[in-house]
Amino acid sequence: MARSRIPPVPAAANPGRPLKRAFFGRSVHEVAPGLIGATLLVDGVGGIIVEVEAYHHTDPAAHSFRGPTPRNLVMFGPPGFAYVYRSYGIHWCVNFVCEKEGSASAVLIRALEPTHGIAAMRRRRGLHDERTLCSGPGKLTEALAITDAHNGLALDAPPIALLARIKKPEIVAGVRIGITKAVELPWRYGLKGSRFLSKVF
DNA sequence: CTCTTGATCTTCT
DNA sequence: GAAGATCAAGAGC
Repeated sequence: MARSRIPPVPAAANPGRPLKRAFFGRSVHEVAPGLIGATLLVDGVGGIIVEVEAYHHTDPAAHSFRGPTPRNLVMFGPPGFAYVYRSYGIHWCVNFVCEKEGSASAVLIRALEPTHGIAAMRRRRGLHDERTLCSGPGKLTEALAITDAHNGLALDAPPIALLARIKKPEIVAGVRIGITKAVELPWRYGLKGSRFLSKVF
C-alpha cells in the first residue's frame, strides 16, 4: 500500500483542542451555552454535549442554595472541576463547576451525542439504540462510567477530557427539567434540532 | 402517544 | 420522615 487513506470519521467525531480550566472562570450563564458542541470524554469514551442546565447559589433549585454541605462542597471550590452527586438513590449526575471559588455555580450535563467508544457505552447501558444511550443526566454517567469516584476531579486532566467545539452551533434555551423550585427560569440549553436530547425543547 | 409507579438511598428538616 | 437536578417498564388511550 502506497499510503493509507484517512478513515471517514464524521466531523463531529473530530473535535478541537482541549478546553483550558480558565474556560470555566466565567458566569455560569456564559459557560453553559458555551459547552454545547464541546466533546466530553472519560477514559476516551463519550460524545458531544448537546444539553446542559445552569445552577447558581442564588437559585432555589441549586444544591448550593442553602450553603455548603459535605455533598455540595465541590461546588463551592474553584471552577473547572467535576461535581458528582447521587440522584434518587440510584443514578449519578455530573456537573462542571463555574465562575470562581465560593460562587457555587455549576452546569449539569444532561445529554450527549455518542461519538467515542459507542460499543463500551452500549455494553454499560445494556442498550443498542444510540439515540437514547446518553439522552439524560443519569444515562450518560452510566454510559461513561462516571461515579462518585470522579467527584472533585479536574476537567482538564485524565481520565477526563473536554475538547472545544469547532463551529459555533445553533443553541436553544428553555425551562429546566425535573425541578420543583424556580421552574420558570430558562436555564436549560441545547443543540438545536439534535436527536440526542433528553427532551425536545 | 401520555400517564403512573417502583426502584433505592442520601441529604436535610 | 420526606423529598429529590432520574429512569424504565407497564397500563391505558
